[in-house]
Amino acid sequence: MENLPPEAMLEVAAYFQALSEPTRLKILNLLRTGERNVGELAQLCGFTAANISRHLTLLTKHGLVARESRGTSVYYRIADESIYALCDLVCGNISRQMERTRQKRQAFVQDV
Amino acid sequence: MENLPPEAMLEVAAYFQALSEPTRLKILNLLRTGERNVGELAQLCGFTAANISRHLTLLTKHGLVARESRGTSVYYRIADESIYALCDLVCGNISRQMERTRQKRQAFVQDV
DNA sequence: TGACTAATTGCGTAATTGAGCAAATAATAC
DNA sequence: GTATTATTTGCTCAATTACGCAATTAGTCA
Repeated sequence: MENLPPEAMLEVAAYFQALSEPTRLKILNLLRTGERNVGELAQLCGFTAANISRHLTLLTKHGLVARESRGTSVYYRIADESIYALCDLVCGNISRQMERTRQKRQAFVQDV
Repeated sequence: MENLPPEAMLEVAAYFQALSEPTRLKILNLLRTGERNVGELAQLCGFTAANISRHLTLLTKHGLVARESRGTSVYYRIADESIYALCDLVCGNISRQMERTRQKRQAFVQDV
């Protein structure tokens, strides 16, 4: 993304934004083990189906999940496995960050 | 992030949120070439220093940039190079996604 | 056809957030 | 000390967004 045009930057920001919501991360995490329909996801997340449906629409728009209508239900599954690599990277960054914070706190305490 | 506790999920979401803002991505991109102070970044982004300062505070809180006060200025630099790997991953996903969309559009046109 | 279930969409609300301006703080120079 | 410049913080405002409820749409079955 060295010299990304402004519109591309907006796309990247929107992609990150899709991943910046706890409920959506929960949904993605639930889909790790396989496809789920809207009602199941709503149940497991503890929100209304309407709400989850909206989240799924957004995730679909960004190509993160895929939609498949079967019978009266709609099943969603992960469309882009690489999001897990992304999340793992972030988890690594966060734990490093927490380690740094921990060390600073410890140094502070020793000073006192 | 297979079996992440809820608080960890919130952390991950917050991390992605830090990256979900065009201005913040712009800042990170500008810092690729080296450190910059707040005024410079404000100038280059076309926003007030106050606004950029807030963005930098947030990026610092998540360990993405590092702050160093020198003279009356405050210089910021990338603290976590891995964000570029992250962005590259996302760029790849987006281009694949755009390619899929392009193919669908083309298929649609051929049907007509 | 009508009844039933699942998903989506319209609408309103409360909370969050990015922005600018103005005031406060920090560091240097005189 | 005062003046000057850079950054940060308090405040307000407008826009966005996650949510629930209610209405609508879509698919199945009798």
